[in-house]
Amino acid sequence: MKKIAIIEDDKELKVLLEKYLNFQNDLSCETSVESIEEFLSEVNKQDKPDLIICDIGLPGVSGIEGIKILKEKIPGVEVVMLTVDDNSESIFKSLCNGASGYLVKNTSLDKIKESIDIVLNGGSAMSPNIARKVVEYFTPAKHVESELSDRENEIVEGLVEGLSYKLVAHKLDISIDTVRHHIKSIYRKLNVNSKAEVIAKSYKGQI
Amino acid sequence: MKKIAIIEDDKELKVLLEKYLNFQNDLSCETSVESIEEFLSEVNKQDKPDLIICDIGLPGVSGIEGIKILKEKIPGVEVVMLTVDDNSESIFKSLCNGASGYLVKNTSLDKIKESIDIVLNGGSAMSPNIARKVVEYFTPAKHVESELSDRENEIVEGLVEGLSYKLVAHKLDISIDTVRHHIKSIYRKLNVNSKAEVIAKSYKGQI
DNA sequence: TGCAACATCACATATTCATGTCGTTGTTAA
DNA sequence: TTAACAACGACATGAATATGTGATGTTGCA
Repeated sequence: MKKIAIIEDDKELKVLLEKYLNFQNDLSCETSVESIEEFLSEVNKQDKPDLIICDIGLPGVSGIEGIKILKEKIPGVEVVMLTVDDNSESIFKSLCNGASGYLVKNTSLDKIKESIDIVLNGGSAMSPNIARKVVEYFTPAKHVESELSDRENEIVEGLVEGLSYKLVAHKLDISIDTVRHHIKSIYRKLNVNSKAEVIAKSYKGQI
Repeated sequence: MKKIAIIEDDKELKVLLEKYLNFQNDLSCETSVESIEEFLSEVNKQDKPDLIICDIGLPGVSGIEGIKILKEKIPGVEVVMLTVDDNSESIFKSLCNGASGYLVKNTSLDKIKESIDIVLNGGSAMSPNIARKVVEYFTPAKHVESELSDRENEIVEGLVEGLSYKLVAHKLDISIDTVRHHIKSIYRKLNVNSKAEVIAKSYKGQI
């Protein structure tokens, strides 16, 4: 029997979820509150939950900030966001803070149950459109369609590895002056003027 | 009616999947081949598929490399990986190359169908343990107590922003020589010897 | 066929960076 | 109360970087 806690300021949803979860024969939900603050004042009175379902748009401390606090207070607890907020910033901040799941609020009750099971078994669960945004995080470059030539991209690769002009030249077996030449073109195209900016852009997926 | 193609060298699975998909009344599968190369020679003979289910461990061109080729050949096509390979490198390379889904091979047929529907509707689908690895990508193991001092970390921040020593000095309101001094310590502690490497390390979450 | 884009190399100059050695404070832990 | 360390600063030198001008050869496309 796993213990679930709910932090959700929409009272109707909170009660519905609580009842639904307690109806499951492998889950129990004793803690059901409306804010991070309330949760923290309640949490010592009873058993620590195994998993917390948490809204983002909460009064006081937001759900995103809350993740860090919750996981610090209860090491090893899993946190699944349940929210209407599907903008990329909220998604990524939640994941960075340690959320193991991210569901949008129109998710059906049995999909929520399925997601809870998945997360309790060491997996992660996301609503399809959330997963899409996460997946697309890995392919942002395609949008701008790197305007750099193949050779220029090879040069950038070298820079990103932290190589000096000389080493890039050696690696590509060209002269250092040619490296310089390409870098001038790269800087112009990317509108930057230092190695540092190129590396930053690259790591941010902007190349 | 959406068209699905299968690239899978396990003949048994290939045939099973093909039959199962053709059994669905909203899907059809006419293209079912055993390698990227074979797919490319077949693809012009019939209608372009809307979605391709692709293995990774293929003879010849690997599935990971294949994604780029497929998407170039058929702009807008969705690619879902179906593989036994669940190591992080394969996952991230696939996503970087443009895969919209990543399923492990023990996924049930109806879960595969569900994933196809999700992807065709603009979402993304991943097996739970794959999703976990993707989610964990965003929470790199807490940097083991950054051995850098607070001030040194501020300097690093400046470098990562692409600032010159002069600008870092101005920003922190200290002399450029002091910036130099700190950077010497930083390089020693991080065991590097250029701005580029510091920035790279920072972006890789190694600071 | 000729232009545009790419890749190659050279020379020059000013700035920035990497690194060393040498100091002064102030705080902290043995 | 030393010792260790953090933060601050100065001076100096050689290497690397940023940027400009200019030239030659290839390739793809209109």
